[in-house]
Amino acid sequence: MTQTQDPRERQRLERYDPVSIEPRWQARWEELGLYKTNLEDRRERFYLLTMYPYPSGDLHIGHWYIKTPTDAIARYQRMHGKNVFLPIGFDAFGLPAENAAIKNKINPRDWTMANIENMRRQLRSMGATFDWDAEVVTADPDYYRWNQWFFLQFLKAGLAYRQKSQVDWCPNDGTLAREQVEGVDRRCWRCGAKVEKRDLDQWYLRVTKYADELLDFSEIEFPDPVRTQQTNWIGRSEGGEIVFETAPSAHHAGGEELRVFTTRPDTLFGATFMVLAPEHPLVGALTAPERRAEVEAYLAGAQVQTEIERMSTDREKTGVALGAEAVNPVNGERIPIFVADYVLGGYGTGAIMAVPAHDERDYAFAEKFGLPIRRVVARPGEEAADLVGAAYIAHSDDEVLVNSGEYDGLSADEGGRRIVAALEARGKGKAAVTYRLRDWLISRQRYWGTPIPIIYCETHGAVPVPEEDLPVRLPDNVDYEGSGVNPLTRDEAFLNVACPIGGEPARRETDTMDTFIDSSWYWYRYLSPRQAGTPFDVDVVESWTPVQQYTGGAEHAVMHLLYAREWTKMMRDIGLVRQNEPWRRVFNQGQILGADGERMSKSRGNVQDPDDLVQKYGADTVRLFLMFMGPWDQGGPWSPSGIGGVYRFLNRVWALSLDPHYREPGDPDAGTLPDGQDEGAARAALRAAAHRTLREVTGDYEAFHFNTMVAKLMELSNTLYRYRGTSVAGGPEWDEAVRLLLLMLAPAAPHITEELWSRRLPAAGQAWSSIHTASWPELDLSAVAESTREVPVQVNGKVRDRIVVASNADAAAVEAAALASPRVRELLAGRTPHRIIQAGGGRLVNLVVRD
RNA sequence: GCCGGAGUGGCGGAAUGGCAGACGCGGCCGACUUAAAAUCGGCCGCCCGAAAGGGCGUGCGGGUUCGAAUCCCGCCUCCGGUACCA
Repeated sequence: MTQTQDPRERQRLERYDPVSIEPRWQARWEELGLYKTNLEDRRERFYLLTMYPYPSGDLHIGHWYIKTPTDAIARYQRMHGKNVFLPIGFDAFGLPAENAAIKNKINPRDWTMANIENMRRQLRSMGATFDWDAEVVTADPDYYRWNQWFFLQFLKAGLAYRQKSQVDWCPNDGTLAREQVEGVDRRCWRCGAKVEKRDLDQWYLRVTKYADELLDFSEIEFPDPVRTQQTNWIGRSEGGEIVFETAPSAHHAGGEELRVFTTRPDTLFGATFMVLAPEHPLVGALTAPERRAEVEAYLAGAQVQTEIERMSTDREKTGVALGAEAVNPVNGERIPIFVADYVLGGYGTGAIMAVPAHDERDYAFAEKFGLPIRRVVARPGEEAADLVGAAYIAHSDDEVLVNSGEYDGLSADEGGRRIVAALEARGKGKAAVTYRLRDWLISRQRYWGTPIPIIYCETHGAVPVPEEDLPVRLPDNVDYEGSGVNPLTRDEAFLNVACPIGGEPARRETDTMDTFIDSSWYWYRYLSPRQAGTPFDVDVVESWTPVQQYTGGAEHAVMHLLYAREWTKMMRDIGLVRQNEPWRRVFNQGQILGADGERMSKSRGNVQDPDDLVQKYGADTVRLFLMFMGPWDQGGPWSPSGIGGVYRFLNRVWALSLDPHYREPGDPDAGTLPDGQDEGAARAALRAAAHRTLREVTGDYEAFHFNTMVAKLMELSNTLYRYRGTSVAGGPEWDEAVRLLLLMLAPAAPHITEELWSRRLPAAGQAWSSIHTASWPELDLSAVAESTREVPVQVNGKVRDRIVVASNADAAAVEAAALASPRVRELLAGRTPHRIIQAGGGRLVNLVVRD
C-alpha cells in the first residue's frame, strides 16, 4: 500500500484543461439528447423556468448569474429522479432593436436574429441543460399571432377596450404604462427621457377587475419584498364615496353632483373646502365668469407643469378658486370649490373634500390660501382650546368626534360608519373601495411589436380582424427615415385593407402591443411551441403548470410579475386554463453590477463579457465562482478577484480523483496520518467527512444556498487532500468520498465531473454512463456518528474551555466532566455554580456563578 | 417623506438565540526548486503580554436573556422601490 516515490521520476499528472474538455462534453450531451424533456413521461414533473433574455446582442455575466444556479437546480432535481423541463427563449420584440435599426438603417428583425444567434452560442457555452427544442422567439409570427388571438378573445369577453385618455408619453419610446414611468421627475424606464402627457385613443386591458384577487397571494410563493411591492402597487383603500351638490349662484343653477372619495368619512364635518383635479369634467361648467381667465391660465399651466417639474420635491401647493360653492350633505354648509393639481384626475373620483385639520396636504393648501381649519376629531381629554388652528393627522383608536353635531362623542371609527350609513339612507353616499391600480394600457406607437388586430372603418368603426386572418404580420421591409415615428403609419401596403364587415376601404391600427404581453404567457407556449390552432396544448399545460419554480430579477416585481398574474386570470376567465396563478414559487436572484457599482451597460463601459472568462478558466470555474461569490439573492458589484481560488479548487478535485497517492514534496506531513489517528480512525474520518458534507450540501441545494454549498465541497476536498498519499488514500472510504464529491459537484460543475466520472467507471470495471443520469447519493447517517464530541464550557457566558466527552454522554456526565476540567476549577475558585445550563441537548455548557 | 432590504476582518462572505469570522481572496512566513512560476504547509480581527493567558469586538445607544451578529426599543448610514393615491 505505502509507496515511496520520487516526484521527479513520476509521470506528470495530466493537466486539467477545461477548454478541451467542455466543448467535447457539450457536444456529447447534445448527441445523446440528454436534456430533451419528454413531456409525456409520467415521473414527477418539475417545470423550472428562468426569465427569458432580451437579445441585446451579448450575454453578460449577469445572465450567467441567473442561469447558472438555475441549471444547477435542474440537474439536482434530475438526480432526484424528476422529469425536469428547463426551456429557454428570447424576448425578441422591443425598442433597442428599433433604435438600432434607425441608427444603422437595417431591419430590426435582422438585428434581433443575429443577436439571438450569438446568444444561443453563448448560452450553450455555459453547459446549461436547456431544452432547445422548446425554444420560443416572440418576434416569430407563430408566436405573436397568439398575442393577437388573445386580444380578440379578451375583446369579446369585455376584458379589452378602447378609450381616449391622457397617457404618459415618452418622446423616444411613445406611450408608456404607468409602471414604466419612474421616479420623482417621471422618467422613462427604458431610455430615461422625461415623460409627458398626451391625449390619445388607446387600447386597455381591464385588469382592475382583478384588483382584489391579485391581493391574494395564497397560491403563489413570492419573496416578501415582491409581495409587499405588488400590494402597495394595487393600493387598496377602504372608505366612502360622498355626494356633494353644487350650490346655486348667479352664474350657475346648482344641484350638480360632485362625488368625492375619502378614507376618512368621520371627518366630513371638518370639510372646509373642496378641490377638483385639473382634469375634472365639471371644472369648466362651475367656473364663474369673473374667474374664468385665471382658471384657464391655471389649467394651461398645470398641463405644462406636468411636462416640467410638477412633481418636484418641494411641491408647494398651487390652485385657483372657481368662484363656486358646494353643499356639504351632512350639515348643508356651503364651502368653496378650488381646482388644484395636488388632486389627481386618475384616482378616486378626481375630486376631494378637503379637511385641513386632519390631512397634511389639505392643511398646507388651507394655510397658503387662508382657509378655515376645523378640528372634528379629538383625543380624550383634549380641551376645546387645544383644538384651534393646529392639524391633527394621526389616527388612533381612542379618539372621538367633536364639532360634528349629533355624532359628537362617538369614536371616530364608529362615527364614520354612522355618517356613511346616514348618507346612504338619503342616497348621498355609500361605503366604497378605491385602488391605485389602473387598467393596463397596451398600445404602443411603435413598429417592432405585435400589431393590434383591429381595422378602422368609417362605417363600422373599430372592427376586430377575423381570427382566420391572423396573424396580422409585420411587414418585413419598412422604411426607416431615421426618426422615431412608427413606419407602419406610412406603409400604405400595410395600412390599406378592406373592412371585414362591409368590404369598404379601411385602415389598419398601426399601434403595436406592449412587449410585456409577450412575456405574460411564454412559458405556456414552451410546452407546445409548434402547436397550431390554439396558443398551446391545454392538456399538456394543465399537467405541467403552474410552473414549479421561476427564477429571475427583482426589477420586474410590479411589472412582469404582476402582468403575468393578470394575464393568467384573464386566460382562466375566457375558459382556457383552470389555474389562478402562473407559477407556484418565484425566486429573485440579486443583480450583478459593474465594478463601479452601477448597472452594467455598454454605455458605461462596465460590462463583463463571460466569453473571456470561459476562455481563460472554463465554464465550470465561471459557474462555480458565480455561485460562490455570495448569497444568490444578493448580487453585488462584479469583481473577478477570487475566481482563481475556485479554479484552484477544481484543479484539486482533478488531482484527487486521478492521483490519490501523490506525496507533496513541499509538505512535511505528506503521507502521514494526522496525529493520534490510526488507519481505522482515518477511514472512519473520511467517511464521516463525506457523509456530513452530503447532509449539508443537500440542504444547501434545496434552499438555493449555493455559496455555502461550494464552501462545503471545498472543505471536503481539503480533508481529502490531507489524506492524499497516506495509507488510506485510494482505499474504499477514500473512493466513496471522491465519488460523493463528484456527484455533489456535478450539478454545479457539470463538465469536469463528467470527465472524471467517465474515467472512474472503466477503472471500476463499469460501462460508461453520464454522471448526469446518476442518482443523488444516499446519506448514511451511521457514517456521520462519531464516538466522542467536543463541548465548549462557558463560565458566565464566556467560553473558557472545551472538553471532550463520549458522544452518547448524558447531561449528568457532561456536567461532571465540565466541573472536573482543571481550567474550570481554577476559574470557579471553590465557588459552586448556582445554575448550570446545557444548551442544545448538551452541545454547550454554561456555568453561572455569582460573584 | 413612505415601503422594503442591508450594515460582521484589508476584501467577498459564514454563523438566524449557544464556540463570531466557516470557505475563498489578499498578505506574511516556510517547504519544494539552481532559480522563478506553479504547487504544498503554517500564520493573520484589534489591544496588553515573551508565553500561558486576559481585555475588547458584528453601524451607534439602550433593553430582554444564563447566553444576543441573531430578539425588542430608539437612532445613523448605504442600496432598491415609490412619489401629493385623499
